[in-house]
Amino acid sequence: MRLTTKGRYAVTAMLDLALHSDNGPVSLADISLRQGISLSYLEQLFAKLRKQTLVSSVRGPGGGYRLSRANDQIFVAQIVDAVNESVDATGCKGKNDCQSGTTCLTHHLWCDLSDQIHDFLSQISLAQLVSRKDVRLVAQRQENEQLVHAGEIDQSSKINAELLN
Amino acid sequence: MRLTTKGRYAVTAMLDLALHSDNGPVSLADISLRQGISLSYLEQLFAKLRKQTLVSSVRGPGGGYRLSRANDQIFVAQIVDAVNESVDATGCKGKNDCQSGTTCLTHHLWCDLSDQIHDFLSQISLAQLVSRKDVRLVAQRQENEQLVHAGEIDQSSKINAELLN
DNA sequence: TATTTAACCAAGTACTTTACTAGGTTATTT
DNA sequence: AAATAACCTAGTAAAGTACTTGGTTAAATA
Repeated sequence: MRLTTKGRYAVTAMLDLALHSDNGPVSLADISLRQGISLSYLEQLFAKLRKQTLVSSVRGPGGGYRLSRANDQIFVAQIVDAVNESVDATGCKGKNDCQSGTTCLTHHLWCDLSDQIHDFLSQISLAQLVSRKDVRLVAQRQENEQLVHAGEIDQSSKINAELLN
Repeated sequence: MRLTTKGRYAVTAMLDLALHSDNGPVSLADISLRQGISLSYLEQLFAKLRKQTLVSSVRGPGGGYRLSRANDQIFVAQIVDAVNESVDATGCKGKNDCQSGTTCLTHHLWCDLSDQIHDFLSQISLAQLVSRKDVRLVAQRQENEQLVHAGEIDQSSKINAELLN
């Protein structure tokens, strides 16, 4: 199966998007800062998410990304599928040619497992994640951290603004 | 999560072992031929399986490997765990330090998924796999192929034996 | 007792993927 | 016109996978 940091990053970024979609589009720079994912890597991931029409983009200043559907219509499995080729525990992508053209001994086992994982992740929407206590807690912490960082800049700029008067 | 060809190979090899354990220990050379896995790679995998006491070895001619427990006491999850470090969908191995020392937004989601996968694979024993129709079918095919290959040698050696009389 | 067998062991390597960097161009707002 | 942020391409260090090579050791067989 293909479920690595790549898929985790994609889901984390999409959840960040879902959490901050109140005030217009969210820039990848913001997500990068909050979630600690490199901006350029996010760009590559969002290119794939856009191709699968999970997000839509707005260019220019104040631009960024928006979910292309409602919270409860985007599921974790779709996000993971978008950035990896597939959520698939078999080595042959279900083609039954695992062992030099023929079915390998454990082919069906991995098919069953793939279904299991896919079913599980297909049932979890971004809306569900947004409403989870543990998610809200982490999101809160991240917003506080962001305020502290932004606060330092804001304070100095406020001071500068006062000095100018 | 860490569920790649490595784990698949290990489970396939262990299932082969379970299927052919009637007539004494099974050599890795046999498993290599039947399952199309390189002998040296199998040696590396079985070194780990032996460390986890899933198999025991018999050296010398006629030697090979045996399951160290009954069929129904060895589970797929144990095999996968033995060759990889862990069956773990989180990036931090459950240590909650996914995002530079702190918990990432989706940490709990991946914990849930890990549990899900582990539960699923913990319930499937080698005995269960051995009794599956699809497994028996593939095993039958592989044994036929082996007989064809061995048959060529056996036939010529039988002819040779007859000529000697 | 010599030979064969097969486990056991160590080092290295081609290949792939991941996560990221660098260095752009294009569209849109201010 | 300048700034912003999406969009795009190429390259790369690090890690893991699957495998090869070339041994050594223990046990059965001839």
